[in-house]
Amino acid sequence: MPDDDPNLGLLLFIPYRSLENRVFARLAAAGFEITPAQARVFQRIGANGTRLTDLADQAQVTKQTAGFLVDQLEKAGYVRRVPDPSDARARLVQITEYGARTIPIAAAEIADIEAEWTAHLGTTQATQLRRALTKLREVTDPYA
Amino acid sequence: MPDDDPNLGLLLFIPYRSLENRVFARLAAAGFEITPAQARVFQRIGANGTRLTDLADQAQVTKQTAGFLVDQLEKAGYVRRVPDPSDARARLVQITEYGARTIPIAAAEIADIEAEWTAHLGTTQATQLRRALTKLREVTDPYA
DNA sequence: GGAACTAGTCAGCCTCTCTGACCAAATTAG
DNA sequence: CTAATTTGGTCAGAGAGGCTGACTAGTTCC
Repeated sequence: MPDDDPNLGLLLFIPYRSLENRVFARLAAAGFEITPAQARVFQRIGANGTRLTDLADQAQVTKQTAGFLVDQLEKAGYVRRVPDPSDARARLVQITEYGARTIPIAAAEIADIEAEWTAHLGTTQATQLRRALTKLREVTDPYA
Repeated sequence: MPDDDPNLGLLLFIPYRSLENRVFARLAAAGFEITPAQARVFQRIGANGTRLTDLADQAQVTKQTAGFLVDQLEKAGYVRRVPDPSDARARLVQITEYGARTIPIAAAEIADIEAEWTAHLGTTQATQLRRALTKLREVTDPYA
């Protein structure tokens, strides 16, 4: 993957990393220590809880890895595991009240960043960017 | 970083990962085992070689980590270390003939992917995407 | 020519991720 | 309605990738 001039991979990665760094910095400043790997799982938890296996699939890691990350999130108090009423083997991972407090903080930082980016690009180009990325997802997201 | 509907971070990440996976798969199919971490360093090596410290800065890792990755690349034959004529403390990391063979392979896969994406988006939207990302780089790349 | 800086290595640690082996519950097949 | 298979999840072990801290050896700047 050596360098031409900027290939799309690098162009996508640069702003992604920038955004990610800022969101975690904001969470850390608010006293929430959470790692990128933990967040990738946390993000996928649905309103009523989600099974470990589903989290693993969606985050594209093995269920062992997902389990390991959920253990950490549980220890930190961000999530809990409850029995799945529809299947005695399974348990649902749910976000706790404490864990839910991270959501508006992260959302606020993302909103700030999007506002900055829109200011830099102009409304037209920002809209084009979002539209193009959304469409690109159709051919690049295994979970479209 | 929990879920709204698709925030820009996720939208950027999805195609990035897709591209990365495909490039490494293509390299692996051609017999070149190289990991993403190694590639992030390898990519930054300039035509006449680059110092370890510079590689570390650009890849945004510590020099210890960069050194570790260069060790692996060296063992695999992709790079060599030669003395830096301008500074006896330093050595230049250079791409070997063997390592250079990976470059057109990766470039070919990237070209294929860009062609596919352009086909999916249409030329207009693909151009808009590239232009917006390039401009976004101005405010998100510490190495602009 | 000594003080402060810079290039790189060594050692030790932690996080993330994987593979393989396994158990228990659920589902499907005969 | 049992037996085989599939599925949800855990345990154990290993390896990659990343960090901090401490150190050596050259370089640069007074």
